[in-house]
Amino acid sequence: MMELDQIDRKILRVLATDGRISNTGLAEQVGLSPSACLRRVQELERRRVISGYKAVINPQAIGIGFIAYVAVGLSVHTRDAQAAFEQAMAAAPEVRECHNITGMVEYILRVEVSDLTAYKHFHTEVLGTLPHVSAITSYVVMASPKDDRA
Amino acid sequence: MMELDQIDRKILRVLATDGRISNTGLAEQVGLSPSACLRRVQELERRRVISGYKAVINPQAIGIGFIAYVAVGLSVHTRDAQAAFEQAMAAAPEVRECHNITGMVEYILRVEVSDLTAYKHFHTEVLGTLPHVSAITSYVVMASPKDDRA
DNA sequence: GGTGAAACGTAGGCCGT
DNA sequence: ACGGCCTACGTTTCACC
Repeated sequence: MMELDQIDRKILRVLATDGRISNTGLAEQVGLSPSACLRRVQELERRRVISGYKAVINPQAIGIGFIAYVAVGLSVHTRDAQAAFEQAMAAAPEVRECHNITGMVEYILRVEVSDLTAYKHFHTEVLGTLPHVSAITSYVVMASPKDDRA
Repeated sequence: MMELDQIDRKILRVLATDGRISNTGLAEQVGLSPSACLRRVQELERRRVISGYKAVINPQAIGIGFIAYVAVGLSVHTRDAQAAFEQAMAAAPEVRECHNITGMVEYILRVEVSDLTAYKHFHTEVLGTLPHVSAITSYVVMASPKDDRA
């Protein structure tokens, strides 16, 4: 994996903040001509240093009123049991993130739903019906004083 | 807050996936003329339904080799103690997310650093030196089978 | 919401270092 | 290998219908 120089880092910093800036604006900010800048951006995309661009959507505006982190433990630790759980998480739209972690439980999820009723449904009908799920602990998000990945 | 119609939702769905699609391409996908589409996007931005655009950066490419979720408990629950902790998290570049949660501890953090050595430094020199921090539990991310917010 | 036109940005060939 | 210049082409943006 080729090294990134200072200009590449600055390009990433700017695009991480404003992913829709025009190439000419970006070129100006990093001190390159538009064509040189574009070639760097394209190379960063080709190398998957930049893997995509996303609009940041305000969750409240689309009816998300309940967010929780959920620690999930499995009672069986085979590859198959983990794969089945991960497939179920991939298929659940309420699950925005599923991380396999070290510690007393295997997974931490980020779940986003409209309200507590929808969360109860997810908790009992989705998580509760999966095989080998042995522990579910919910941590309801009251506020996010910092969320750089939003 | 004005309602979003089906076209607005489709615009959001497309932009959440490809934040750098051209307005003409977006207009085509949602079945509007470019000008009508642009007016809707601008209105969504003005209303902060769309709060920004970001490039998705591959953490490994920028030297992030250690990611952890960290549960933090405070021994004092005053407004001032919480505000001080939240300010320290806002100032720490390793902390990408800080959520105030219900449950046995007050906060859950997402921390991204280069390696275990850098994490140890963060753990002892940053978290360890803050007042009123009474419990720190680290959950190291081994894999993220799903991460829609990446 | 659509049309049209001017201003602006993109993308790639070409040349210099 | 990398940056700058040029230019044809595509896109954005806005007054107007």
